[in-house]
Amino acid sequence: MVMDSNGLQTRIERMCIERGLKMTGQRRVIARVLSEAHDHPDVEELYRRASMLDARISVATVYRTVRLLEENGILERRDFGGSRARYEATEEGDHYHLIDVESGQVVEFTHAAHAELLRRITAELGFDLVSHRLELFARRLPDVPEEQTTQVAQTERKGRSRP
Amino acid sequence: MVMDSNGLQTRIERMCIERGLKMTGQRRVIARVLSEAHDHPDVEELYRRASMLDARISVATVYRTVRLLEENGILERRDFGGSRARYEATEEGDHYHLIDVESGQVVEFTHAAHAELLRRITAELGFDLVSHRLELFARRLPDVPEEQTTQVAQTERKGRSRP
DNA sequence: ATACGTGCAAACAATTTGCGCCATG
DNA sequence: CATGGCGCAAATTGTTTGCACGTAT
Repeated sequence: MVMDSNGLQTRIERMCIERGLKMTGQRRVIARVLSEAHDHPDVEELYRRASMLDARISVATVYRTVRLLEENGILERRDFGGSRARYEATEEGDHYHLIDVESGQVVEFTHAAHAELLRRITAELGFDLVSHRLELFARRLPDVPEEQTTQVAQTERKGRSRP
Repeated sequence: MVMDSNGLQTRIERMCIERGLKMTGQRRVIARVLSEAHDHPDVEELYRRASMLDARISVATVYRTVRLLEENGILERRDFGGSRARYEATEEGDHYHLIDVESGQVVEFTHAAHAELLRRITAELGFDLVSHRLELFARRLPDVPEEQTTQVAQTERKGRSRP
């Protein structure tokens, strides 16, 4: 399954080096876990995955690393309604999340017009948009014929949720 | 809005009764605090305000009440980036929040076109929109030449608590 | 060499809960 | 007058931190 890990730098590791972050063994492992994650894991899950690659990593280090990466713009923290923060690698181009209220599955999507609209609204309120957050909570429709209008990228789900 | 505080029921208290919730003294007090609040207080702040009206209320009760009200659709929980949850009475008509990243001030606004856009996007993804969350984090512009294009309803306020 | 990262456990902060007592419907 | 709420403090949960030691640059 996982193949591209034999010595090659992950994208995130590369970004760390670019920013002059000290690359320790545990950071390399966490970077790899994050690069290979195409979902939105929370710290506990990251810890679990990292531990499988190297058992001598502590949760504290995961917390510290995740914070460091976030401060350096490499990671982004998300809140999908559960009690813990979830993370995903920073990508180019805004994308949003739609959370299936039934399964917890997260669907990513982009929508340029929307981003533009937000910028306009913000300006009209007399502000300059720094960042924004948008989450849609929705229920899957029984059946819908595809109608390519919006580009969609799917992501796996994880964990529980609890309002 | 605020109707009265002498002997009249507040809007929230009325909603509680409608839903058959037992009205205790503390719930009445909390309902009143919430009805009179036009900002987005967190539990600690609600507790502070409630305590001024009736000193024998405990934080635990505020937490319990706030949860109860949220479960009954009377209150909505918000997350504006701080560490604690903030609350506001459920209103008709979606409105959004813009948080001034410098002062923490919250500006509310509505934008029908935006709500409609979200519904369309959701449908295109094969879902039915249940609810959504949007927060803009922005910085105030030095100078604002007015030019009304979007209908904007401001309901700003924010409170660094300090009696 | 030396500043910085790490593990561990204790410390924290926000929120929840168990348990007798009390009030509401 | 029975059920459900309340206060209090102890318990949980997610996250942070102090300290002594280890390691990347």
